[in-house]
Amino acid sequence: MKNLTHSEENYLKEIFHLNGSSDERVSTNNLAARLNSKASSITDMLQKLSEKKLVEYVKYKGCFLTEKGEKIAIQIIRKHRLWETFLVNKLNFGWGEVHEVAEELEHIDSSKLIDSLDRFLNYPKFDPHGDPIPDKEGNIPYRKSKIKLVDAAINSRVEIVRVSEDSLGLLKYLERYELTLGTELEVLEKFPFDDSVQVRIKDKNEINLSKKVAENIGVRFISKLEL
Amino acid sequence: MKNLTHSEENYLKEIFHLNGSSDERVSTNNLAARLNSKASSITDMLQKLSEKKLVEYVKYKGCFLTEKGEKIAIQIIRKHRLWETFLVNKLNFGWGEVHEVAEELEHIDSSKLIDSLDRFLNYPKFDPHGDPIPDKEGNIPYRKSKIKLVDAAINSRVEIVRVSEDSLGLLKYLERYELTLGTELEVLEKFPFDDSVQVRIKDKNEINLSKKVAENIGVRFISKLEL
DNA sequence: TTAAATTTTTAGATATGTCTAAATAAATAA
DNA sequence: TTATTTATTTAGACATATCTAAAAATTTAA
Repeated sequence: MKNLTHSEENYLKEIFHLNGSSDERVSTNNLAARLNSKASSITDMLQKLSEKKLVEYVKYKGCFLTEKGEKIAIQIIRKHRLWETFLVNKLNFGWGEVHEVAEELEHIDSSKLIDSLDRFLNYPKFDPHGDPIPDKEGNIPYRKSKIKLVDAAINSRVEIVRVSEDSLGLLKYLERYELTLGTELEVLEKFPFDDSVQVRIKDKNEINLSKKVAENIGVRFISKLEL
Repeated sequence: MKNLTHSEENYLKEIFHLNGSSDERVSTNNLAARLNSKASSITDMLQKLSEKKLVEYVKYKGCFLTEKGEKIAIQIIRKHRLWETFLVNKLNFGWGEVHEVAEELEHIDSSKLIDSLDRFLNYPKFDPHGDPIPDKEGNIPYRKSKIKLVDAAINSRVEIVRVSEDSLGLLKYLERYELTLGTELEVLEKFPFDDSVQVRIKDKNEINLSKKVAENIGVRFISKLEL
């Protein structure tokens, strides 16, 4: 792997996130918004990354990662998620406190460090938000049958297996209602007019979750509710 | 504390190390050598740091840290040494492998992180090389009666309490001969023609340590040898 | 105490990553 | 299908941190 700057690494990571598994190119403006930067800056950087064969870039058409670029992006994500796991599991950081620090730690360049950390944490497969941690070879664990809460069937029992990590507001909201990873929910009703979801938190109260919240919670189906 | 660049932080740290407890100013060339940089670059940076009131700098005369600059330098050293302790104690890094990584980790900016790490490590007072770890307030633990091995009295029993960390070669040498922190040595003889020191490693063999090695080992006096 | 050697500073250049403003291409709507 | 809007790129600027080469100050030695 090359020695990249923090900035270059952040671009690769963000392109990876924006592209998802789609085959569409990531647009300049999209990147600019996510990186809190201006379109012109993005263009400059894409040209540089393109020269380094880390992205496939066509003027006015956007970009996607080359195989080489993707490998690097995945390793940065590996580092980010391992550090988040360390912060939460070992240093008792709260859910919402880890992201910013991990954004810095992920750029530390030492494979010995990250592999030792991985071992120290006992080779975790998922980070504290439920996101999969790529292994050393870049394989990303797959959590079967994970869906968004907003898409879960009415009258089903589900378990929270993931929450989006980039919104601090969301994480605070979830902490407030004790909607942590592993929490079981009964999906009681959906309200089409605002796409909100009515759920019962296992053995506790009912609560109405907005579309926005329900979109950012990933769940695993457990069983149908016996009515 | 301000937000400083990695480079600025490295300058402050190095000025702190070079200055020691002396009242002499640190010279431009000295800094250049230690920072693997050119004198002209140093001058530029000193002017900037001087504007920020982090160093007291007089043209052609060198510099020293202001109170503000020293506080920051000490906190960077705190971070460096806590990370080294983490790497050795928790991730099983070897003596010689920690410095480079710690040089990166020390720039991570989060007091929550470093204080949590401190707690996690059980508030260590000394790092794996025997160097004192400043506390949150900047107090530096003092190890009473530490002297250089090269200055230890003949026919005395001493304990290794510190080794310089910046020479990878030295650390490898010490590992080779199992001269670790805590090892007891009997100082048998000194050879004035090359300032080398003849010692016996407790319950083991005798060995001749060169001036250079003996200068970079810190020891604590235990007792006189019964002859 | 003057000349030579050394140290330090200045001036000007380069590379990175960002920005604003203007120009251009692409997409959308009339 | 032309005009307008939106997206993207280019051009030129700035800040950081570094360098080389030349100039200036300081120190050392004759």
